[in-house]
Amino acid sequence: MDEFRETELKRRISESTIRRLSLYHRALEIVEDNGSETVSSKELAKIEKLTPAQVRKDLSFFGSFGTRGLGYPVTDLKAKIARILGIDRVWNIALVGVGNIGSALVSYKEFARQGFKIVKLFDNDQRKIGSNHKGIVVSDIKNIVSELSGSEIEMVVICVPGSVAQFVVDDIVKAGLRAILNFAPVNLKVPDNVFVRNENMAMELEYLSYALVNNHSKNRVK
Amino acid sequence: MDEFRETELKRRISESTIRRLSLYHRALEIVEDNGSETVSSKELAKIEKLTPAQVRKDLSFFGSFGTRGLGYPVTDLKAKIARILGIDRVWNIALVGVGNIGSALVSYKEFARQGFKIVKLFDNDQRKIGSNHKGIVVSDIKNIVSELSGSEIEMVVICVPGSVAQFVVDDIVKAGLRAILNFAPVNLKVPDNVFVRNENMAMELEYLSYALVNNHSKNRVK
DNA sequence: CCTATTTTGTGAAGGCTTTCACATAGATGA
DNA sequence: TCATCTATGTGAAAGCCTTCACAAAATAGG
Repeated sequence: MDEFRETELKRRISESTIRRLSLYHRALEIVEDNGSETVSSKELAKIEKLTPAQVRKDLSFFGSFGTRGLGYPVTDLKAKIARILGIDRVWNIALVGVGNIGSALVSYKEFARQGFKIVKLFDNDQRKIGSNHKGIVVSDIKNIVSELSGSEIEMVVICVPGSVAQFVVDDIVKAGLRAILNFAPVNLKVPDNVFVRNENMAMELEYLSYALVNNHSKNRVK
Repeated sequence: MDEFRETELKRRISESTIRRLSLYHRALEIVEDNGSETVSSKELAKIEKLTPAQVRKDLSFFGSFGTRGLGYPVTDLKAKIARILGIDRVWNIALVGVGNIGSALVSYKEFARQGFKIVKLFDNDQRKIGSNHKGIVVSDIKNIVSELSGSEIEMVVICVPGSVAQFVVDDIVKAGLRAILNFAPVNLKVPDNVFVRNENMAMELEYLSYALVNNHSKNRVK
């Protein structure tokens, strides 16, 4: 059986823990490039500015991966975290809205490097439909439900204006997809079994604005 | 005096509360467009999928803005939140790294709409230096310290590869700037009085990957 | 083989955030 | 003016997450 999969029986793992797993994975790539075979929770913590206890506690939710007195085996732990996160495979992704941000993401190497493959593009603009971006021909958004239904695509990135984002999402849900990365600045309504992550870049600048104006002295890198 | 500014004397306001203020501000724009003069915590909560108690508690950290039995005055509350966040003014911003993501952000309307104005561009690529993006001529990154020192620019957006991001940040700190929005997938080391926010788009896809693979049934929109 | 050292894994404590629940105060209508 | 209704503001409770602190396990060196 699969010892790392959460089941309904186990305690739900917090969102923060999962986000930190991504950080550990990234830190392990650095350590691996340095040629180390093992790494301690202290070293991992230092790279991502966290605490060693936090690292050990997070990992302990999924099993015992380390050796006392020695640390964690770098390559092995990296593979195990990849497995937990589900990034030990390729995910096929559709992107809707080939504007500024959308077309930048088509060429974004960090996605490709992690196995996130944008394989289909949609837009509603007749001038864009049929055009080619990095080898992908832009499809008419009218056909999105039929083109996504039963396809090999499991995630969608939304880069359309806020005013139409909900309509696009409704179609994605209709097509049976369950994972959405949303760049539109609106709160999307979806059924409980569909996952949405919001990327709100203006919000991050607003936080910086608040920090400067209120003159905080303690730096907080999320 | 300024009743909304946090001081060292008052309890530190949590990061989550500040991020939700951004959401309330956005929700108030919607309500304002609908023509309502007042809005209840219940309505605001519904728009952003939060709880009414959360909305009231967050606002209460900064004062009493509502009227019992009636709700909050829309335009007034929006202005007060803008004041708290420091977005009742224009922020001049420099952007470093005019690649895919960088040049997309130069044209990103959501920034401009919120008063975040990108006024200077830097790159290290000779082919890009001197070129024009939306009326801004790209400067040589070699001159970043002198060009930012004492300028009207107070925030920097970093869109360079992870391998050089730390060098860029060191220069920004040297120039005396204290607010950085970082798109590079590395943890940046900065002094305690400098604020960094990380925008890690691959991490959000990794979270979706985890959610799909582990078959969670409860949707969580951050 | 034994001692000193290192570092994990983890209950328990502490701290922070959210939710609850209700007194309070203003609005509304007769 | 009075009764009823609505929705805020907020202590207290509950819940969640992080940090502490230490036993346990393995290494390293003699």
